[in-house]
Amino acid sequence: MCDSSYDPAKCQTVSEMLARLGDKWTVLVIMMLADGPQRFSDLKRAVVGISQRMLTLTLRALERDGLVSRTVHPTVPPKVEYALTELGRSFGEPIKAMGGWVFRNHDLIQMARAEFDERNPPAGQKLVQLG
Amino acid sequence: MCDSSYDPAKCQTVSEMLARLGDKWTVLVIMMLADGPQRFSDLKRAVVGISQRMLTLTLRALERDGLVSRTVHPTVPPKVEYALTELGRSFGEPIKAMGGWVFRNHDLIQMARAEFDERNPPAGQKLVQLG
DNA sequence: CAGTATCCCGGACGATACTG
DNA sequence: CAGTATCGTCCGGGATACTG
Repeated sequence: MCDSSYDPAKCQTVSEMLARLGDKWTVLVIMMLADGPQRFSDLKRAVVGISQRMLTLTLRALERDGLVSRTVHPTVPPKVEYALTELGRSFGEPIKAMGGWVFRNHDLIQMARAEFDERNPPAGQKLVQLG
Repeated sequence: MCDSSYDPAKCQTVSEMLARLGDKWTVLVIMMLADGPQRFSDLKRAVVGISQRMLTLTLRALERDGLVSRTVHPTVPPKVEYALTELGRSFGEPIKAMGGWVFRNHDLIQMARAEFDERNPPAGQKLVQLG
């Protein structure tokens, strides 16, 4: 990926986007917006557990990267609508690729984890086995 | 992705894998291992800037998820080899999908950022414009 | 309603030292 | 060599209060 036609700048962008995807809220917000434009308060309500602060920061980051558009309706009270841009919608592809892979391999992953946790005692505990 | 055939457990695994991908080192380690099995110290040297601690933690996490295998050669001094499993190699697909998307849209992203940063003053600074 | 500002805590991570 | 243990720092992010 970053091996062929190596471009440090682009590789850094890859890291940045991965880091963004990796945070707790971004994907959830994108998924909500995939259903269509949403107001700030709608998102706040839909994305359970997100704080006002984090919703703002998440949306700002997505807006900055051009994945989300922000349109202010100068009414009173204010009304701000967020929507996925064309770029934002196309971003669904790689996300779906990730999601698809996990779904296909979910059982293998869980089995691997169970096996690992069995081999590696979860915490300091005596192996009570036959005494 | 998580909309159709909704399964909370699988969706959580998706989040977990995304979070893993999002951290600073995981992808770099996977890319190194894509070239073939590597010893601990080789990885340490190859992944510039990673601490011993973080390399260990990263490898443990990947091992637990079944993406990486760890084989100890009981020699002296010790020799431990890490390698991608079949599952680990298949994980390259969605990663490549992400990377491909970013590469294709790199310029759009950069332009969006530049535009955003122009509209939104980077920090509190006077707009020195025509005085 | 849709934010921004401030405070504050827990966890992530680097640095360092020690061990089989 | 390949770790584990311990310590200290930094900052991500939640809670709360205030504003246009």
